[in-house]
Amino acid sequence: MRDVARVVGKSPMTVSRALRGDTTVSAKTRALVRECADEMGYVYDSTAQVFRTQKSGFVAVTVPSINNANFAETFRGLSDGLEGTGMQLLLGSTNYSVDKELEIVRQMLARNPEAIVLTGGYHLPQTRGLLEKTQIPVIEIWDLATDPLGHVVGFSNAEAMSKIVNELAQNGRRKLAFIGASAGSDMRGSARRDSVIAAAHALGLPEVQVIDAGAAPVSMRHGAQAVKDLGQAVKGFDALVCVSDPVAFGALNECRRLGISVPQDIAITGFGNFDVATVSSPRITTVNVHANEIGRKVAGVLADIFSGQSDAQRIDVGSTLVRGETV
Amino acid sequence: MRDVARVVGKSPMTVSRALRGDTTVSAKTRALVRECADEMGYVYDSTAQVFRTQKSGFVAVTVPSINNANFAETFRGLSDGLEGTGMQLLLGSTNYSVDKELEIVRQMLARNPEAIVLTGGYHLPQTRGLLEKTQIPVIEIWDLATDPLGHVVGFSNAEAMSKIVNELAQNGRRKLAFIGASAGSDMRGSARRDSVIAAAHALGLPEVQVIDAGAAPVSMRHGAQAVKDLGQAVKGFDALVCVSDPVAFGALNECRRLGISVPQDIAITGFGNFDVATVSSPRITTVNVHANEIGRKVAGVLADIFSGQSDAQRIDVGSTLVRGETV
DNA sequence: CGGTAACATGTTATCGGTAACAAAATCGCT
DNA sequence: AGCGATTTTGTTACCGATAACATGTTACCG
Repeated sequence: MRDVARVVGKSPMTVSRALRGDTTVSAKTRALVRECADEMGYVYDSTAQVFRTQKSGFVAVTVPSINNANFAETFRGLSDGLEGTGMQLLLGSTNYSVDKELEIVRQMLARNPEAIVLTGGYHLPQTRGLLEKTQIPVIEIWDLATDPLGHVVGFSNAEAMSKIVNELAQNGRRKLAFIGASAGSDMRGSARRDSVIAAAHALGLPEVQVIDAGAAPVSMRHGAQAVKDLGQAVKGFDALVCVSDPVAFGALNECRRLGISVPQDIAITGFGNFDVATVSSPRITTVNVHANEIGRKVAGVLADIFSGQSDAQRIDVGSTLVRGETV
Repeated sequence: MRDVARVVGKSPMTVSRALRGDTTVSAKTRALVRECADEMGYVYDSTAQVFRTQKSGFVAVTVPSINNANFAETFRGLSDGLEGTGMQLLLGSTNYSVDKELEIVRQMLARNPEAIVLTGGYHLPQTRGLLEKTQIPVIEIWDLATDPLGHVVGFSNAEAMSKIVNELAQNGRRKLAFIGASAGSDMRGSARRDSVIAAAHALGLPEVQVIDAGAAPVSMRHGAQAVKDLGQAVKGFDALVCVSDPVAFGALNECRRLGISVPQDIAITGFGNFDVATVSSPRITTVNVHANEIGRKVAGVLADIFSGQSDAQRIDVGSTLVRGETV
C-alpha cells in the first residue's frame, strides 16, 4: 500500500480509503489509485484488516456432530440465511463432549468471531467463563436454555416430549420405558428423559422406567441392544419412548426379531423426525423440531445483532408431533 | 499476553513461547504460564499470529452439500485426522453448483488458506484459473479426477459401477435402466451414468436406458417419481440402477406400491452405502465408497504437504460392493 | 574458582492495514 | 479580500504476536 501511495503521490491512508471506496476521497483520486494498484499487481491483505479492525467476518458455530441430519440441517439453514452478508461460518464438532466443546470454543474465540452459536445450553463453567468474558454475542440453539448466556433459538424438550407422552396416553399406553444415553453423557438426552418422567407424572401414569443404552451418541445399534437386553421383559411395558429416531428404529427392529409386534404389543416413539422415521415401516411416531428453521432464525438474530440491536432474544420454534404407525 | 506476563513475572516473549510449547522455556515456567493464562481467562489471538507469521492455519474445504451423510462423514474423517495439527477447517457448501463453487472458492482464498480441498473434479475454467494462480496446494476428492489440479483422493466411479453391473449380470439381469439426475446438473452422477453404460457394454448387455429423475440433488422423492412416471413400463427392465441409495429407496417403495416385487420382478441397486440402504427392507444392494477413509487420507496428504513433501499424490481408496436383498 | 557450554529469558522491530485526530485545500458568501 | 464551512488529505499510534538477535543464568569441568 505504501508503494502504491508513493507511485500516485499520496499517503497510504488515502490509498486505503480509496480502495475501500470511501467517498471522502475525491472521485479522481479514487480512480487513479484503483488503476495504479491494479497495474502494480497489488493484492489487498485482508488478514491485516482483520487484525487492525478486530472484525473477522466470522461466525463460529459448534454442533455435537455434523454427521447428524438435524444438526446438518440447522447448519444449512444458518448458512443459507447468512448468504450475502459476507459472513463466513467457522464450524466445530464437539462430539457430544463438553470438554471438547471447551477446547473448540477456545480455538474459535482465538479467531475473533463476531458471534458464536452453540448447539446446546449446557457448558463447562470454564466455557461459560470464557464466553462471558468475551464481549461477542452468544446464541445458544436447540435447547431453550433456562439460564442463557445471551440469545436463544430452539424448542422446549419438555413441550416436545409431553406431546409424545400425551399421544401415548391417549392411545391407552400407561407403562412407559425411556431408552436413552447414560445420564451425564448427553445433556440433551437427559433433558428429554426428565421431560418424559415429568409428563408421565403430570398425567398420573406409573413411574417411567429408564433404560440406559450406553454412552452418547446412541444410535440404531444401541436401541436394538437395549431391547435385546430386556428380552421378553419388554412385554412388561406399553411403550418404548426413545431419545431419537435412530434408537427407536433399532428398538423397533429388535422387537420384530423377538416376535413382539408394534404397535399391537408395544408402542415405540422416536424424536427428531429423521429420514429413518419416515422410511421405516411401520413409520415411527416422532416429533419434528424444525431444525432448518432454527438455523434460519439464528441467521435472523445475527442480522439483528449486526444491525445494532443488542437485547437478548428468545425464539421458540416449537415442535410438531408427527404421527406414524408405531403408537 | 502482556498481562499474563506481568502476573507470572516474565516477559511477553516467554509467555508466547510457553503457550506454544517451546521447549526452550523451562517446564516449570511453561506450566506456570499455562495455568495462569487459563485462570485469567486469557484467549490467544490467532489473528495476530496469522498476521505476524503470514500463516493462516486454515484448510478450506468445499462439499456439494453438508446435509449428505457421506460428505459429512468425509468432513468428519478429515476433521478427526487434522486434530492436534492446529489446522482449522473452513467449510463451504456449493449446493452442487459450479457457479456457487467459484464464489465460495474466491471467498475462501481471501482468507489465505494453506491448502484447499475440493469435493469433485469438475470446475469452471475460472475456478481452475484462480486455483492455478494461487500457490497453495489443491486436493480434489471423491472422484478420481482425470486431469487433477494437484493431489487426488477418492475412488473410481467406473470401478464402483462395474461392480454393481457385474453383480447384476451374474444374477442374470440384462436389461438395465439407470435413474439419475439430469445430464449437466450433477457431474458426479453423470460419471456414474457413463460408467454403467460402459460396464454394460463391456459385458455385452443390451443398451442401458437412461431415466432422468430431475435436477440434482435427487432424493427419495425423485426415485419414486421416476418409477411412477414409468408405470407398468418398469416391467420391461431387469434392474434399476440408481445414482444413490435414497433414489433407490424411493424407487423400491414405488415398485412395491405398483405391486412389482423386488427382487423377484426387478432388481434395484443404490450407491453410497447410506443408512437407508441398511435400514430398508429388503436391504438395498449398494457400494460403500469409504467416505470416512477419504477424509482421513486427505488429512494424511495434508500432513505430508505441511511437512514439506510436494509431489502430487493420487490415492484410490477403492469401493466395496455391499450385497443387500434387492438383486 | 574461573571459564565455557547449555539452557533460559529478554529486547527490539515489525507484519499491513486503519481509527482518531489534525491540517491543508477548496468553496461560497458577504 | 476575508472568513467560516466543507471537502480532501495527512500524521500518528496502534492492533497482538513473534523472528531474530542479545543477554542473563546455571551446571559442570579442570
